[in-house]
Amino acid sequence: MNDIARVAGVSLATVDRVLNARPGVRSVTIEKVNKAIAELGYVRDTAAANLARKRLYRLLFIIPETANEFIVALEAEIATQGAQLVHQRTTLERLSVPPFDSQAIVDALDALDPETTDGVAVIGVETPSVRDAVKRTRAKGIAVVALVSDLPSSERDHFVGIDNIAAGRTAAQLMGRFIRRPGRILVITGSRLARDHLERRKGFDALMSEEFPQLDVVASIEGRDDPDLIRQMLPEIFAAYPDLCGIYSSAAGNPGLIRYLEDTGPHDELCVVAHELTPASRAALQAGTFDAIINQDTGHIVRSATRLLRATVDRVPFDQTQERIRIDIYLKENLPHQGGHT
Amino acid sequence: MNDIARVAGVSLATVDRVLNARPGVRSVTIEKVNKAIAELGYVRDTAAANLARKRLYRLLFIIPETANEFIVALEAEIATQGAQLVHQRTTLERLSVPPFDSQAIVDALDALDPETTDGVAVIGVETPSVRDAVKRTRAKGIAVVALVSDLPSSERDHFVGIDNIAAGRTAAQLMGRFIRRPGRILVITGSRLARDHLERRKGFDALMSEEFPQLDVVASIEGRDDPDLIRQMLPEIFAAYPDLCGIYSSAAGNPGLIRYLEDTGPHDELCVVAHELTPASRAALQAGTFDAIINQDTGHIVRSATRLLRATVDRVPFDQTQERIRIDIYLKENLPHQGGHT
DNA sequence: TTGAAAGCGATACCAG
DNA sequence: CTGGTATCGCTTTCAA
Repeated sequence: MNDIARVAGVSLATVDRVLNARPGVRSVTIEKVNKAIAELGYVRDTAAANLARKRLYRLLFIIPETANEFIVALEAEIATQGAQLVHQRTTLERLSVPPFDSQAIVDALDALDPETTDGVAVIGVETPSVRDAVKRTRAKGIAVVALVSDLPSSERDHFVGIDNIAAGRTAAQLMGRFIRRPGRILVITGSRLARDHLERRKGFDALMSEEFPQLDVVASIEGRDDPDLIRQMLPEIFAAYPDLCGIYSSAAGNPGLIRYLEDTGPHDELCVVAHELTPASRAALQAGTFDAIINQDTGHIVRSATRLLRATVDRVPFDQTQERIRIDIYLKENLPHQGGHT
Repeated sequence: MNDIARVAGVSLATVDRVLNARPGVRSVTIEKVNKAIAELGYVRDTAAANLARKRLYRLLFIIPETANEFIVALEAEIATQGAQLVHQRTTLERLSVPPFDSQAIVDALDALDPETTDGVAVIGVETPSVRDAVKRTRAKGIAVVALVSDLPSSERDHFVGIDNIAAGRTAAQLMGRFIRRPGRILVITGSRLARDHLERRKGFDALMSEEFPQLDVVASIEGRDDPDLIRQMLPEIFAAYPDLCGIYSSAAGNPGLIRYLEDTGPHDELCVVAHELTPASRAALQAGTFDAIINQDTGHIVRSATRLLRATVDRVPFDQTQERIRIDIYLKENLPHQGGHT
């Protein structure tokens, strides 16, 4: 910047003004400075800028208050990454709201003050009121990303999560190829309100009927992500469909399914594909109770949300390929080792 | 730091000495400073430190000079990430050496000057001479990570890549479950010198014989990562084993395999699992020529190598879970969309 | 509309 | 052994 000032024959302050597009500079001056910048191949030092500006990124994660393992893992990530991120001038806060309650989300969003929070990541249900609250939040100057379940109609800045239709199709393809006889398949979903659950179901059904007509998807059960509820519902289902050859657990509540299967098993002829790698589902995969797990990496989700929120606040570009959350497929062979730090 | 100096009743310079464990401070003074640090809950600002120090991270990637798609993708990542990383005071250089040539790697390593390079990532063959060169490089004060193929005996600082035994097992499990009849399986490997190729083969064979005794792995062919060579060898193999029901392409050179299969296909009864997601293998997966792809993400590899090299240079801890390269499984349903920037 | 100068949090060199 | 001070690259008053 010093060089630019010298070459352009102006002061540092003026260089700063044109660099940051601040008002009050004659266009001739702007030209001079820009020419110097081009000549010198200048690259701005963000770290120094942030230092001088004492910039902080105060980010908030709004998360449904449930005990399900995926949410617990996500919260753990927020906590551990938050601890690391102090070195990068960013703080991660977490706010729990009642699950599947759009009014709670709306209230949380509306209570946000742009003076104290720069960006928010929200796991939301897609209702008109949530949509409008997201719009209001962005209008206040707070960056918003949708987490896990998209809110496209709300014009959120970004979506951080997987393509759930593709995830459903992936589960179906895997199950279709693993199962070696005709038969019936059960789908366990979570809530009708959650867009991610609906999309998985949709993708699963579509691929099954396209490619595996010999497999018949029977009516799904709505487990509300509740292990106990799921555990209770299953005996009836198995009684009604004794020839069940596959189960697609598309939402949370896996421990209930696992308990049932292990209580009544082994079920050698049953192919089970579930979502989300957690301690319980990992153990089930290793034990052979589950055949495959479809996962979205919680560490990646939190890091990605953080990077996108900061990029949005700073109005700088980001690396799309890095931010794309993968649809991970885990068999017991490619399970990552469980791991710690340093 | 100012606060610490004040509270401890010493100067900034002394605080700096204690913080950086520099010599020449009385232990009583050190104690005073440490007490102040503890009291104040001080967290060091790396950005400011780097600014003052004008620290640059000059990193070098030593890559075999081949046209195979995986290496090409890796080089592209190095180039694009290198361009981004100027903002983080780090430069990425690339040096190509003849493939499978340990002397070339040794020479490249020995030519390194700690004055001009801080860290190096190397894709190497594991020979005694390479091992010793890596040790010398580290002794010179240059951080070393092994890329893609591990060099454990060299005491490299880190390995960035997948567990190749597990990758081979994963391929075997997938293939074993996809194939619905007894038959023979062909494995295409790369070079006997490359540890990663050997390990994949080993894992694949082990799981096949453990879990799928009805599938018979016939002698593998060594394709040397060369598409044309592979294309030439295949007719003979198919003539010798007309009942082939699976092919595991465990190294590079997929385009040769794809050409053969598409020239002679369709092969509906043939299950093909290959390594590395590249434009060619992606197309083959989408066309149904390949059934699954095992991948290690090149973007992740380069980012991880960069982070680990910097962490090593700075002697700071890193996040193990973030640096673990996953064994990705791709079916055509969970293929990531091809993507660009911003 | 422009410039001068004081920091941001840390390092490094030179004295004492 | 310890302190003073210039400096890194950029932002931000305050004046002119």
